[in-house]
Amino acid sequence: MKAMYFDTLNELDTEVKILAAAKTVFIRKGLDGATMQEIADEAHISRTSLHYYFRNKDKLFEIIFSESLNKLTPKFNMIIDMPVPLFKKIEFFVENYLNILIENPSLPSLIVHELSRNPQSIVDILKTKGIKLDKLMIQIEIEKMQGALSDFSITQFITNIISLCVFPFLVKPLLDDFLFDNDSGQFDRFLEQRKKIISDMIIASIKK
Amino acid sequence: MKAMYFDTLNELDTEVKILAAAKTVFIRKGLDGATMQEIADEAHISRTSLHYYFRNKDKLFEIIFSESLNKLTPKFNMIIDMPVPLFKKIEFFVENYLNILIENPSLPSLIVHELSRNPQSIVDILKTKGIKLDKLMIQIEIEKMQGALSDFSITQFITNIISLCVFPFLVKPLLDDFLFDNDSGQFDRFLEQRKKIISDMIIASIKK
DNA sequence: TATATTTTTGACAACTTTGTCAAACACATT
DNA sequence: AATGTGTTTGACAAAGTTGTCAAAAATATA
Repeated sequence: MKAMYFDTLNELDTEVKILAAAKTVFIRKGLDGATMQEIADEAHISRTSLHYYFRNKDKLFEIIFSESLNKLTPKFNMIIDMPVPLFKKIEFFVENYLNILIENPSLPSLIVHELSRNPQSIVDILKTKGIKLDKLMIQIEIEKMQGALSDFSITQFITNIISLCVFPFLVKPLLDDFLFDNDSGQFDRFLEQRKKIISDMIIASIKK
Repeated sequence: MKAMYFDTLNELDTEVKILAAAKTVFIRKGLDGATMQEIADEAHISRTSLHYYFRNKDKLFEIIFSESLNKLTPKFNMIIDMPVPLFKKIEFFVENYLNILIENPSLPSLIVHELSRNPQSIVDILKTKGIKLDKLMIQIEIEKMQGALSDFSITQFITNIISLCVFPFLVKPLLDDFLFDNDSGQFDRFLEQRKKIISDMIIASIKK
């Protein structure tokens, strides 16, 4: 059994401390750029201790990555499952998706980076999480037949909505510098504005 | 002076061969993941030769990266400088930008990856290339006053157009698997369709 | 206090990667 | 053929990274 510590406010559980440190470093350097030493330093423990908790770098990365994805997919499915018309669902989705991303702003970079390093691993992980795209497609087909929607391409539609939500997080440093004069508050306000802008654009693009 | 070779069709100039190989490897593995050995293998030369042509890995990367960006910025400025109304300019931009990306489909991944590894380097490089965003903003202000445009946010507008063009390239493996049934031709057709879809969406979002 | 269990660490060996050197090689000119 | 220039290579040393081990330290239990 684990030894019991009298945790002070700074002395978090070591595993948690490691996971936080590793996430920071992996986002900063990518899987290849990060070293176990740097992660250990970031967590203020010895590298040997790090190995004691997580056998090796790949394992550690996989855990962090999978854990991060778990924040996304359940919410996706929850929204898809809601019994509301598509337009309403779009508003919900954009609002919620952006909120998740605001809380995990470096998640997109992590995913995109790993995607170019090892596409199949991401595809596999996502498949086990099982996003119910089919269900969404069926709803769209039904509403199309009912006459509220134009005959748009579902593929383009999905790509559009994700693009508009995610992309700003991928290029935040560029936006900060070229559009926001390096004023950190501006990005947040920009995202708040963006919720309505994205919904409006998407809905306009599929309305009959 | 360089020795003259009787180039056969396969025997390209070594420097060119190296740059192509390095680009391939850097895109596959990122700067950190790539090794000089792997690049040398990809170019079918010895690692020592590789060092002879390009002193070290960082230098090599910088050259490739800068060269890649050079494909983008001149065209951006050319389009900004065209004496046509904004709507027309948008169509031109989307068409041209997507064409450049189609020819350099892994450029976005390279940029985004480097952006999270070392944001300032990208910002600096882009600043030396000098994209004339100001000029575009002025045109928009003028057309707004003339009454053809709604009072939209220029920042959101720029983000939208870039997001919609670039994002699909960043997640191509996901699209291929989840939307295109791993049929490689579908992505290309998808992008052709997309040219008009993006223009239409953007224009609709700023029209009065 | 004595004992058992968990956690942490320093030291080590194996391996990879990098960058340099001097020597070998290929080709062109004389 | 001899010389010179540019190119390629094998061998090397230096540095960094990884993962393991046995021993020490910290903590819990008897």
